[in-house]
Order: sequence, then structure tokens, then C-alpha cells
Amino acid sequence: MATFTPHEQAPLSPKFFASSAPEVARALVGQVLVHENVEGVTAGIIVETEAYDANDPASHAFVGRTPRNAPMFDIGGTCYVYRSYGIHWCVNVATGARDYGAAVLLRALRPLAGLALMAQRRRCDPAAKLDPVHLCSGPGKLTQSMGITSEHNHTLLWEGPLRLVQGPPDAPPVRLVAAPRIGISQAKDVPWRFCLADSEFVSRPRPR
DNA sequence: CAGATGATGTTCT
DNA sequence: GAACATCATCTGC
Repeated sequence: MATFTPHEQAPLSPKFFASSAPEVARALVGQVLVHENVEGVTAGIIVETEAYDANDPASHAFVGRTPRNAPMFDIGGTCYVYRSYGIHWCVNVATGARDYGAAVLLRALRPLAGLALMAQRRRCDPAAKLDPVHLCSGPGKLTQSMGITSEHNHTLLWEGPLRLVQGPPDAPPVRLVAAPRIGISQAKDVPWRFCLADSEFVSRPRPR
């Protein structure tokens, strides 16, 4: 790539999101999340995801449709944003057919564009945290850096200000590691956390 | 490095 | 009230 301008790339098509949550979760690693608003453009390569299925005790959708998890039951490619521990936003991508409640949690990005804006949104110590490793290495951090809030809930990720686009065409082959998911109390052993192997941008604990 | 803890809003019992 | 798909900051190795 001579120059890879994230906000000019073609978005992923609806078909991309039509398969199961674990399949989409794997396929999303290496793709790019873009957000443009009045503050500017931010973007990052997805390096870590987690899948949450309808028949999955750890999933918000396990209990059936509720006001909160309704976007998980919309068409694959719908954005599901919820508040986590009262403080952070977490962003998900619905997968599969309408009325099937499944989604992929975006857990970490390698920052690509708008790093200064990300640092500003994170309100870090001016000195310390220009280190890109700390900008998007966790689901709460990446929504803060990217400026993602509940206003993006229920939008479609192939159009609008928050989009998923194809990653750089000449990116090196993506090596994936599957591991148990983080921070859950149910179905702890299901290996539906997918990380780019050896990436310093994934959240902790780093899988091997 | 691991482990504990407080901050905080929303959902569900 | 309790639980929660988290994070920053603290303690003690």
C-alpha cells in the first residue's frame, strides 16, 4: 500500500456479517474500524475479538430479546453498544440473520489514524500516554479513543460515521490465537476470544 | 509480575 | 440489592 486511507476504503458488505458469531469474530481480525465526526477521523486494525452466541450462557442474548440487547437480534452488521460497569462503553457487531441474537465484541485495535485525537479523548497524561499501545488495548479503551457512544447503538456498520472497512490489502498473513473469553463468569472455557498472534496491541492477559 | 479495590450506570431479581 | 463482556491505581512479591 502506498497510502492506506481508512475512511476511503470500501465498507465490508452485509454478507460478511451473515455467518455465525465465531466465524465473523475470526474474520474481523485484520479488518479496520473507522469513525469520522467533527473532531476528525480515527481508525484502527482489529487485533482482538470475542464471539457471543444465542445459545451461550455468557451472552447478553442468552435470556432472549430485551430493550438493551435488541440490536443483537437485528441484521448482521448492526452495531450494539452497551454500558459496562457503569463507566465504559463496549461496541459489538451483530451477526447472522435478523431475529438471531448473536454478536462479536471488539476488544482491541492497533491504532492506524488519528492517534493524537485518540490520546486527547483518553485524556491521558500528556507525557506518558502517547504510547499507542495504551490507546485501544481493551473494549472500554477503544470506544473512548474512537469516540464511540450509545449514539452509535443500532446503526449499520457498512454506512454512517462508524464503519467497518477492509484492512490493508498487503497486510501480512493474519495468524490467529483462540483462547477463553475475558471477564465472564459463565462458559469460561469456550475458546471464543480471537487475537492476532504476538500483537502488542491486544488486551491483557495476552494469550499464547 | 499477580492480586485487590473503588468508581460508576443499567439491567434484572 | 446484586451482578456486570472494565479500567486505573494501588499493594506486595
